[in-house]
Amino acid sequence: MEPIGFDSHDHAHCIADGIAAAEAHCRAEGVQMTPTRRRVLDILLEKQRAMGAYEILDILRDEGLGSQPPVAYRALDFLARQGFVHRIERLNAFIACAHPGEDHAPAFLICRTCDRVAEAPSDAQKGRLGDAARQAGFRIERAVVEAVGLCPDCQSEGRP
Amino acid sequence: MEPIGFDSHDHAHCIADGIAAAEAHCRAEGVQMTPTRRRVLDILLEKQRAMGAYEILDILRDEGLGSQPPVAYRALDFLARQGFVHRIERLNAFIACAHPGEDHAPAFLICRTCDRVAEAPSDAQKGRLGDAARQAGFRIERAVVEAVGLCPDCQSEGRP
DNA sequence: TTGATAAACGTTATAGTATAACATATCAAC
DNA sequence: GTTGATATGTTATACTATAACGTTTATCAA
Repeated sequence: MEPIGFDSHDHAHCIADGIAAAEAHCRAEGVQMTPTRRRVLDILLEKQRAMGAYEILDILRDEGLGSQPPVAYRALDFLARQGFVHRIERLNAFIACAHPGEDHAPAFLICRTCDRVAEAPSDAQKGRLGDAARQAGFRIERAVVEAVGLCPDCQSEGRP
Repeated sequence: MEPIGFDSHDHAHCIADGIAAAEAHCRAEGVQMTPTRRRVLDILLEKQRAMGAYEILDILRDEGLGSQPPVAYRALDFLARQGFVHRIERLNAFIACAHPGEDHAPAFLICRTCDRVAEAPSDAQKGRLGDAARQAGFRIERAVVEAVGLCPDCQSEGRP
């Protein structure tokens, strides 16, 4: 898994991959990829950035796919449960998974000036956090790792 | 730095230490520890758990120290800037720092059943996250590391 | 097919979290 | 004491999220 996210890439391809992986996963798991859910995933894949639930809802509303908050939150909850999108706690926002189909525990690199987000590999059980948890007798089930800082572009623009 | 937090300890002592360390820091830095700020820190040290801003505000209101949300948020912002309290993104809540006076980048172990929080050592620059960030050209300034799972007590009660 | 069950949706209402903005007051240094 | 910075009081509002309930749609076994 590469810590891509601030570099450019074949974006049409990654949208198609994301949708395809999600469709396949849904068939395999016997869960439903409904039009609204598909569109929300599509929006997040397309924008390739963290988006708030209400920002997504605005698009759904324009397209006649729903107008009330639960519409967006339900779709996002589903997509997050299936692992197609990740929630960024720091931003109260959601982003499409950069590694669909892979089992992974992501960490995020969040640029504080442009708000772009990159997904990096992580493993809470390994490393110092895992050691500390074991020492405390704590059983880690899920870890939120969100690093805030400056992405390469914003560094080169000389932001403080 | 010990990953304490789920064990028992001399709590009166740790309240006194926390306040004392904060007072000293404020004198050294030339910033003001006002009554409301002191009381908010005191509340968080006393409860030794993550508390929401509005829960803290309720206490301040009862004591005549303020009644509007900005009162609590301002005090919490100040205390967090000075490093006396940490914000737990996952819970939209705040907790007193367990290691006042030490320069540290904390990680948190959050029990999903009892919501107790332990503070553990961390170092975003080291380990795999730091490697990934360097590889991506990302400059980490601050890292939010929040592990969700089961604390020792809730494990021994056989919670699933 | 049909009936039973679960899953998803539409909608209303409301809860919970956070900050903008502006007037007033206090502090600290000269 | 004046001044500039810092802190407070207050109103209003923005933003984020979910409870609750009735209806519809999908799934699957009989």
